[in-house]
Amino acid sequence: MALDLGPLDGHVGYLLRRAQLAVFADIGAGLAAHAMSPADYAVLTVIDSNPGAGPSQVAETLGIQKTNFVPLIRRMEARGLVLRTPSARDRRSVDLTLTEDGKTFLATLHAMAQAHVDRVRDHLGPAEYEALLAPLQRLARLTRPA
Amino acid sequence: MALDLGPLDGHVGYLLRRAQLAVFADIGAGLAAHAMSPADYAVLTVIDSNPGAGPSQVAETLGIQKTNFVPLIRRMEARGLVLRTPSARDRRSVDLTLTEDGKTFLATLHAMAQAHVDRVRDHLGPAEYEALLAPLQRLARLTRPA
DNA sequence: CATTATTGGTTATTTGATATAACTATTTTC
DNA sequence: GAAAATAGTTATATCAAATAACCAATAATG
Repeated sequence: MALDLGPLDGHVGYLLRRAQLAVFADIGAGLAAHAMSPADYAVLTVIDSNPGAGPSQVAETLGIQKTNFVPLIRRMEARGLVLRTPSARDRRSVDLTLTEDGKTFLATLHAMAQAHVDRVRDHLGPAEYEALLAPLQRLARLTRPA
Repeated sequence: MALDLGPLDGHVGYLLRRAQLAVFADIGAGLAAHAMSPADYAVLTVIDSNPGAGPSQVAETLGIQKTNFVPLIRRMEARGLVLRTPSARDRRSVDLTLTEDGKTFLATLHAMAQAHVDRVRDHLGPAEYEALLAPLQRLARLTRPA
């Protein structure tokens, strides 16, 4: 049924896109069961690793535009997962931290995500999986977020 | 300036997304100079490799929904790159082929895309680049387009 | 130190990609 | 020959991401 992809099936860009969609379909479904998007999950993770950081820093780190970050972080706050407290140093700024609930919740998300990652590694085999990570990291670092 | 990504920076899904965005930013800019999207380019490529195939087949092959395929293929037709001729076998169906202009144009796009791919390979080095392709292909084939 | 430029956060709005529902004409299946 | 499936289409909804403009506070500068 499927046609020949032609030159496309050796094309890094195309393969990256398809691989990303396949992996996200898998992980995304698990996150969706907890009413979370991949972006939501990434934000919680970064806040957990950098407690007290501000919205701009978190957004820039993840390549999210700060203007699009606002509704996302407000959702997390409304769900009681994130605390937005006025910064002591800079009166313009806001310190982001996870609540206790946020930390607990994130732990279960990490466990779930790890299960999905394990499935990917099992599918590829450990060697190919390891061989995949290094080049991906190199490419990922090319991104120059605004 | 950038914060710690925490567990994220070893996460396949996250790395795939960032790597894909980085590569697409590069290739996408080149395509955009010709008023083409990555999807446009993919469609022309598949039609070139499968002359006479119908919209549904091409769309399914690329994981594009057939309903979203319509405006795309109409743009290509309007630009004189693609020919939509009524199918002989099935009166519901349409045969897609590239025009001569379409073939010429696609050749220049291929050349440009190859230059971008070369830059990616140079950035990673040949060994890592090769090591990247195989697992990506395996993952990409997981996609089960409607 | 007074003015200017920059930064952190925000709102409102637009664009673009993708998904859903519904319909017609034809072909296939039973 | 009736019912089900398929090819193509239209119209519409949804959702992520980009753009423009703004305020308050801080940093830079002359």
